[in-house]
Amino acid sequence: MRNVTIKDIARLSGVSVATVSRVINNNGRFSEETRQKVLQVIEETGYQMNFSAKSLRMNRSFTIGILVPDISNYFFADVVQQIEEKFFELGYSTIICNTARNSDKEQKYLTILESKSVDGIIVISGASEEGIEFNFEKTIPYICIDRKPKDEKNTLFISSNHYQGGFIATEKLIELGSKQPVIVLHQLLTSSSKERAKGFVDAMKKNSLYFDETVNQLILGTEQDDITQQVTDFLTKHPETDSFFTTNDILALKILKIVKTLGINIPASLKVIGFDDVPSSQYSTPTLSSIRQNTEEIARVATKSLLAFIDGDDKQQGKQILIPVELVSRESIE
Amino acid sequence: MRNVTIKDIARLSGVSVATVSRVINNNGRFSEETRQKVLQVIEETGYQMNFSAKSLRMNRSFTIGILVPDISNYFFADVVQQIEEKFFELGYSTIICNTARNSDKEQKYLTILESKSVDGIIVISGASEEGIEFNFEKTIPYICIDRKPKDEKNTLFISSNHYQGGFIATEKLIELGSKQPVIVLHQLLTSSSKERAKGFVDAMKKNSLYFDETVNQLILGTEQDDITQQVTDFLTKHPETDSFFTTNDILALKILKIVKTLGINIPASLKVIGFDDVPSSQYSTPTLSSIRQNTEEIARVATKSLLAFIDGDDKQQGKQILIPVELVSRESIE
DNA sequence: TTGTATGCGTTATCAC
DNA sequence: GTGATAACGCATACAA
Repeated sequence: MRNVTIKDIARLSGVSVATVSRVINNNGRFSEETRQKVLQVIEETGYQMNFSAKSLRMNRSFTIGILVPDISNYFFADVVQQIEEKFFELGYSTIICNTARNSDKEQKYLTILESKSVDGIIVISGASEEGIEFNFEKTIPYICIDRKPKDEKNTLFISSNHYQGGFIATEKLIELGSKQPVIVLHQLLTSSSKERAKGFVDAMKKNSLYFDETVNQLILGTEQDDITQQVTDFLTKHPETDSFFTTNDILALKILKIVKTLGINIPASLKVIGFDDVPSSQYSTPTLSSIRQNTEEIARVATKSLLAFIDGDDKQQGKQILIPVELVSRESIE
Repeated sequence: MRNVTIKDIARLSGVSVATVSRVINNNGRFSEETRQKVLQVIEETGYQMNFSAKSLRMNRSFTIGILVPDISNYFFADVVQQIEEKFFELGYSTIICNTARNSDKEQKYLTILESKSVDGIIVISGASEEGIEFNFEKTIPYICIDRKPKDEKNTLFISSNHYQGGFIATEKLIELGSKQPVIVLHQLLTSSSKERAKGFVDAMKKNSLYFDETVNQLILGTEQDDITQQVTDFLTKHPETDSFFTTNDILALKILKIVKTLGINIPASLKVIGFDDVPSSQYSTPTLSSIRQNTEEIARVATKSLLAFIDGDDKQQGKQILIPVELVSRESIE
């Protein structure tokens, strides 16, 4: 059986399509009587609106696109889920675009999203490493999470306060007695990591500790399997190291394992704090302390702002919103 | 500036809209000359097809819907990502519907997906616990992953071979010397867990071990914080227990922690195998052995089958496809 | 090989 | 308060 359309509803309820449309969208005037009748027929027939037609006509799709580098990353998945939830409640569905950190794919997706007349786009983090430009200057409103947009004037930049995260983590380590904290980072830094590092340095400074690039910083090379060697070497060279702040949890978890094999006691001789609070942090031995991003708040602000953009509000454009983070204290420092 | 349409292309290249459409879709006949011309104009103008119009006309949206209970669950995220990737390559985009295990939301999403004329739907696992029916008997092709459909005839059921997983895990434990293996499960069982348990029992039987409900099985109550007590009690009551097979990794990771505090050595005195191979398994101490589902293959089969359905092939309908799993051996048994 | 004309299901602008 | 009807952008049956 063919799908029932507004035309059928009109015929069956003895009114015109125009009236049916008015009733459905509660827009314009009609008598209570016809409203009842139309609604009843709709109920009976199981009529469902055709989104394609509506989108074509209105040039709106009630759909938003979310560009995300890697949906199987816990932090991203969490944010996406919360955004999806909020938009769903408002009658929007979301097209999730997993760019796999591939800027080609990202560009293709942007084209598709435009083709599909999405009403807005949320860009989470970068496709590839930092520095890639976001070649999207069309008319669709978009907001950026954790990625500095190339042209900040057209959009809004939402991000966790990574600086604060680095700062409070480091202060905590110092407060717990660390005299020689070390920040562990990857060679190529995202802008988030840079902020985290800045927080680290400033916290040292504020607590009258001198930041020495050689002593207080461990920069890891790209090769994965080399980490054990690099960490071991570093600790041999700098045995006074008494705490690590890593720019992400995976690094911290690996270090936890390495340090254990070296017979160093955590947290007694060495304290560790990571970043992101991934689920694995709860299952390591010792459990890992970490900086947790407030995904709920990020999602809330992102949703609210994008909706404002869609409604033509451009007051927030060009702004940057920083969401506070919090320290989750576990065995690795307790 | 208004969006450029095929009408504009037609005008600019001096042909009719019909011809433009033919060229774009490479469908019907046209001279090489006009092809060149049209393509050039398209290039110059940056023309982008309007999906809404195309969908309306063709009654297809080149979009598929994925119903998933919880996108922040690693296994689901992994499957979704792989499905998305494969469909993207074929020119489809995917609407991800996070049902949050809420059957109301699931039903609403199904309505929306139908409204949007999606070409197919992939349903991953159940909205809520097992037993909920899938009230979707419209014409849209759909396939089920890890969820037994109510009406099996209209669809295809793809699932990991959970039975095999339980079986090989148990055989491994026995092969490594376990005389009294114990399966750990939650009170309310999903059909997957039931299969895993069946594999456990059969593996014992095959290896001439008698399965005693009291001795070889630990059923956990619903309260989270009670687990420590329950596991401790069980081990006190059954000190001969020399291995655990848990129906999921989270359970296994918790048990790892509990057992360690009891001073029992893993794997020397007690071996543990989990299920799912979540990322945390690599960071626990000891690292956790687990059964890994082949998400890549699940995604591959799901994509292929759904496309076949969409193309009207119904040979596979009513069938069930089991994807083999594999044992990942780590410190908890080595 | 190409063009004309029609309709997909809606909303919105008129007129009544 | 209601009804005709014209778009929206595209694919296609039918003519030429």
